[in-house]
Amino acid sequence: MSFFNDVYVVVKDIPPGKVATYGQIARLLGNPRMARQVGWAMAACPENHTPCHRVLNRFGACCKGFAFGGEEVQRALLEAEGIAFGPDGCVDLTRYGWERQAE
DNA sequence: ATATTGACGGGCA
DNA sequence: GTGCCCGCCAATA
Repeated sequence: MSFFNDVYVVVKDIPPGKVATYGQIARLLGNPRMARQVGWAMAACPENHTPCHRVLNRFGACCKGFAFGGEEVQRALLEAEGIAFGPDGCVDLTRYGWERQAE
């Protein structure tokens, strides 16, 4: 559970109003392909301190039904953060894409 | 105990 | 440019 824990740290480091992708987090961890495990980390999602709703796939969208409460809930939370959804249900990663501030 | 899958992404043909 | 295969670690069967 080592990198797993690291995933939580990175996810928790995501500032409000920003979104991060699995690949982005994976890259931060040092392995670009561990995106799957990032998703698994979210699956184990200690929702009390892990904003999994800010973690999306590279398309800027989440898998419907796999979220903590539903896509509608996730969408509502992201909109509450100030994030706008596109007509295709994707977040503008170009604008809301979280940049790693700590290297 | 071992094998496969699993919220994905990247690299190579 | 597009398509297919491989990889990472943990959990579940």
